[in-house]
Amino acid sequence: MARAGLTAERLTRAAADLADEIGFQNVTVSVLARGFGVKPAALYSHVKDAQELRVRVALLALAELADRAAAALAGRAGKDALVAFANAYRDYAKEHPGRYAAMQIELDSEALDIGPAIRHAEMTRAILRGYRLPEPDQTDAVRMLHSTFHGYVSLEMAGGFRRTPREADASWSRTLDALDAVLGNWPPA
Amino acid sequence: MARAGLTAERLTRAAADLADEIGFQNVTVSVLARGFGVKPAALYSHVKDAQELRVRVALLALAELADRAAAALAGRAGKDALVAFANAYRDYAKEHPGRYAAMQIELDSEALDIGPAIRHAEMTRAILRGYRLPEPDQTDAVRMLHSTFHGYVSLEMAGGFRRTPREADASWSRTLDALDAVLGNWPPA
DNA sequence: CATCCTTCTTAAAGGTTTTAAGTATTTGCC
DNA sequence: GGCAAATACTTAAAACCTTTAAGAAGGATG
Repeated sequence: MARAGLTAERLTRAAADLADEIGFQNVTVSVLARGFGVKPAALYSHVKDAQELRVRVALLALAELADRAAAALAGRAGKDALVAFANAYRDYAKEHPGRYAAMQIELDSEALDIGPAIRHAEMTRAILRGYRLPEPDQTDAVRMLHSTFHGYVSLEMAGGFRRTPREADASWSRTLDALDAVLGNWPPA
Repeated sequence: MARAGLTAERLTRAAADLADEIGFQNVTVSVLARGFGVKPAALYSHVKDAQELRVRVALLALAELADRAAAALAGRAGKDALVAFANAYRDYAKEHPGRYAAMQIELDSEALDIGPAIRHAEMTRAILRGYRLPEPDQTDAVRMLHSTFHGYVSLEMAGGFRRTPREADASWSRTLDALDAVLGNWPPA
């Protein structure tokens, strides 16, 4: 019997793709193994346990999203940058719902400190450069932006906006207008 | 042998309490049954399956949160109302992380149309009354507010703000200032 | 008291994760 | 090329989980 050629990386990518198809919650060691035509136990030669697999998918997604956001941000400033970043964020989540869900798992401090999360924060700060906010307002604004993006996307994906006739796209666009407005006119403490 | 006196309601409350203690994901039919000193199969006389239990916990949490928010809102208007509502929301999530997590599950349209979710939207609109926004701006603003609250709370609970020294409370307060500012000065389309 | 409905238990099927031990394939070295 | 060592995968098994079906025991009701 030929070997399957498993690898932590290949497993991670397959798990991410599977998550986008069938939902992150439904990605189990068993179905992943089935997809490769191997027995579940085979995965344990490449990955410590199911949790490690989940964390790997989360980190993959964070890195991919960071790449997209960085590309979107290139050469833009001010509101242009804000909108480009926000759309990159939302579009990624819609294209990759499973990967996006993976990003929401509790990452322990070790995993968080590495790479992707930091890049994310740096880029959000880059957006704000055009608005010239001093610290600590900048930190507060970064948190507000991230919250709004994440909150909007996850409520939209959960179907929270489907009960009102207004298009989700329209409200998104206006929300970005509002964010731009308030960043340009940040209230004094 | 005396009976345990199970009920869908008692099971739901116990599941919610358990969720706050050990995490929503870890609430299983088995551990819930163990808590009542009965066999797992006994629960199926009161509840269709594990998913129904989860939905019940979600609806319980939505109703509780709506009660709190309504109480916080009573007699307030403008920024007072905004801050009171927002704090009720965030405090509830911090006190009841398991219940809050339950609220995030995908509720099918039937479950969503009933009660709690609608109350929630109505209350957010009540906050906005003081800001006198016309439609469709009002809908956009409702969505933005809800997104910001939910996004902030879930990022905070996931530990997303722990890497920056600034207190989460401080950024929260400033975020509410910013929301108040932008609601009072909503950008034209 | 006898009957009937409901609650709970027992039993069992089928799914999951994970570890341990064995087999087989590939790698690398002489 | 051939042999030994490392690694990939399978088999086997333990320990959970959910869920259904059938039976026993509890409590209410006539």
